Amino acid sequence: MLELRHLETLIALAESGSLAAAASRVNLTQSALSHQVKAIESHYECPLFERKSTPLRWTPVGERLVALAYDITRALSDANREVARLLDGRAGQMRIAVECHSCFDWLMPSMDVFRKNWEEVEQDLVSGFHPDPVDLLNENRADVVIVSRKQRRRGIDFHPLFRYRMPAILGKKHSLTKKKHLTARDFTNETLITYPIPDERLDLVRRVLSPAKVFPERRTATLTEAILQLVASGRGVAALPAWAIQPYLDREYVISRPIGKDGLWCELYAASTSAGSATSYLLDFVQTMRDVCFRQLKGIEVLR
Amino acid sequence: MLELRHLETLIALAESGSLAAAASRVNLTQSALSHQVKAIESHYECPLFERKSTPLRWTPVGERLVALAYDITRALSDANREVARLLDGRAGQMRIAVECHSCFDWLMPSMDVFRKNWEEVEQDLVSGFHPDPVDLLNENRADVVIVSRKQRRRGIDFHPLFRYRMPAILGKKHSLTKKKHLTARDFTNETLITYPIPDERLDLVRRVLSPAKVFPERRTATLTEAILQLVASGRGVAALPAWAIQPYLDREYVISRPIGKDGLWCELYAASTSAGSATSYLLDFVQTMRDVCFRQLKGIEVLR
DNA sequence: GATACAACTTGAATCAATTTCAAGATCGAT
DNA sequence: ATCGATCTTGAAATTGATTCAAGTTGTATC
Repeated sequence: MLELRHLETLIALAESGSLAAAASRVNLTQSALSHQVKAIESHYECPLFERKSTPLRWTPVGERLVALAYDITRALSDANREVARLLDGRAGQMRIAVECHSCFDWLMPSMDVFRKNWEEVEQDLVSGFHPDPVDLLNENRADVVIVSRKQRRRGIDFHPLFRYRMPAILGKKHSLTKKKHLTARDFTNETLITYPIPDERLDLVRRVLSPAKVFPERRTATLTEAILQLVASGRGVAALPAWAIQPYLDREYVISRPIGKDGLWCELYAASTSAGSATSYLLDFVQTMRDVCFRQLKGIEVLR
Repeated sequence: MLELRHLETLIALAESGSLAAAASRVNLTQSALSHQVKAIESHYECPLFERKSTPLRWTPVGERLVALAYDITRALSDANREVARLLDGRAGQMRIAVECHSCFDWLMPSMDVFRKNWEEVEQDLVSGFHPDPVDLLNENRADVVIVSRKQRRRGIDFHPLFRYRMPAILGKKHSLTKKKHLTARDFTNETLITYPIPDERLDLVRRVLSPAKVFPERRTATLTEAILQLVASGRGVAALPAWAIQPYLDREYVISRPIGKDGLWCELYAASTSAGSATSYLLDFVQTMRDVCFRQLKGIEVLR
C-alpha cells in the first residue's frame, strides 16, 4: 500500500529531479528511495518516470501520484495547523529579523504563505543592522531571527533551515577562472567585496581567509546586485550564496568557482526564544520557510 | 508522525463507535488500536475522544482529524481510480445479479456511488431468479453476482464482502421469546417463512435445520416486509439478516433471538470471472460495496 | 574501444517500530 | 460482590523498511 513516506519521496523527487538529491532531502540513502520507488511501481504495475533524464520525465501515472502527494501533504498540514490553533489560540505576533540581505528572496514568499495560514498573527520585519541580531530576541524586539550560525545560548533555540554552497564570484575575464576551485591564497591580491557586516559573520572570512592569515583588500556594498555589478566589471571578487545568484550564472554575467576542494558550505538557522518555540505558529513559520526554500532554491540541502 | 494506518483507524473508530469493533474492522487487535490511539494522542498532546461513551464522543481535535482522514482517503481512492483508468481504459459494462432480496438496501447506494466514479461504465441489474446465479457469469449474462457462499469453481473468483448475524425473528408474544437463544429443535413445531429460493441457499436450513433433521412447516414470501408482517402477526417465524431488520427491531415490531449459542453468522461474496477480476472498475465496485456497507450497516464484520 | 565515473538497482542483513500476547485496570450490570 | 465487557499497559515477537555492499547501466573521456 501507498504510505505517507512514499508521498514525501514523490514530492522530493519531483522537486529535486534525481534519486540521489531526493534521498538527501528526505534523509535516506538512494538505495532506500530506489526500493520505495520500486515498491510503488510494482504496486501500480507501471513505471512512474523515465530514469535517465534530468529533470525526471514523469509518466501520466507518476504525474497523478505526485499531484496526489501534494494534495495529501496540503491536507495534512492544513489539519495540523488547525489542530494547533484549536489547542493554543490564534493571536500573536511574528517579528522577523534577518542578518543576510539576499534572504529576502525567499523570506517574502514565505511570509506570504504564512500570512494566508495565520491571518490573526501580526507580521513585521525588524529592519536596521545590529551587532548581534540574536540579542533582539532577548530584548523582545523580534520573535525570529535568521542567522548563519548556531550558537550555544541559553533560552535560545536554533531551528535548522538548510545548507547551501557559497562559491566565489569572478568577472568573466578574471584570471582565477582558470582554476577548478579556489583556495585562501588565491584571494591574497584580490579586492574582496562583501556586505557591510562584521567579519565574524562573513563565512568566507571567518572560516577560510582568517585561519589562513589572508587579509585581502576590502570593499562593501549593501545590495547583492551592486556586488555583482562590481564583480562583473572586474573591480573585485565576492562570495555569495549559490541560490542567490543562479540567474546571473545562467546568463553568464559572472563566473563562479568553488572555494576549497569541496566548496564552501554555509548554513542558515531560524533562532527563537524557547518560549517562542512553544508557539505553534512560530514552528509552522519555520516549516513554511523550509518548504518554500526547498521548493524554489536549487542545490540546497537539508540541515539538522 | 501521523500515518495512513492511523487515519484508517480513525475512520473505523468513527464509524463503528468502539475500539473493539474498529479493531476487527481493520483486522487488528484492540490492543494495537489502543497503542495507535495513544500514539496519536501523545503526538498532539491531547485526547481524541471520551472513552466511556457509545458512540464515541470526539473532542474538537479528534473531529478535525477524522475529517482529515476522510479527506485523505477520498483523495487516495480518487487517485487510485484515476490511475486505474489511465492504465486500462474506461469503457465497459457491469451487469449485477443478486441472490438475496434484502441486498438491494445497500446495493442501490453502492451503484449510485459507482456510477459517479465510472460514468462510462454501463450498469445493469440482472433480474429474475436462477437456480444457480453463478452460472450467469459463465454464460456471460452478468459480470458480478452477489452470493452467500464461496464455492470452488474454476475461472470464478469470490471477493469477500462481509459477515453478518442472522437471528431468528419472532412475533412479540411468541413463546420462544423466553429463550436466550434458539436451537434447531425449537423450530420443530413452527412455520418457517423464507424467501422462495432453494433450501441449499437458505443458511438456516442448510447449516442448522437439515443437519439436525428438523423439517418444519414452510411458507414463502418474496418481500422482506411481507415476511416481517407474517411474523409479527404470529403466523410463523423467520431468519433474516440483522442489518436488514434493524429498524423493525428498534421499533419492537418483532423480536430477534440468536440461532445457536454464538448466533448464526452468514457471509456475502461478490463473484466474478477471473477475467472480470482483472478489470479495475469491477474491483473498485467490490470495494465500493464494502465501503458503503461498513458505513451504513451496523454490526457487520470483515470477511477474508 | 577501453576505462572511469555517476547514477541507479538489487539482495541480504540489520534495525526499528508495530503488532500481538498476556496480564491488569476500569466500569456497568446483575 | 462478582462477572463480563472494554480498554490499557509493558514486554516479546514479528513485520517490514533501511542500510550496506556489490552489481548494473549508461555516459563521458581519452
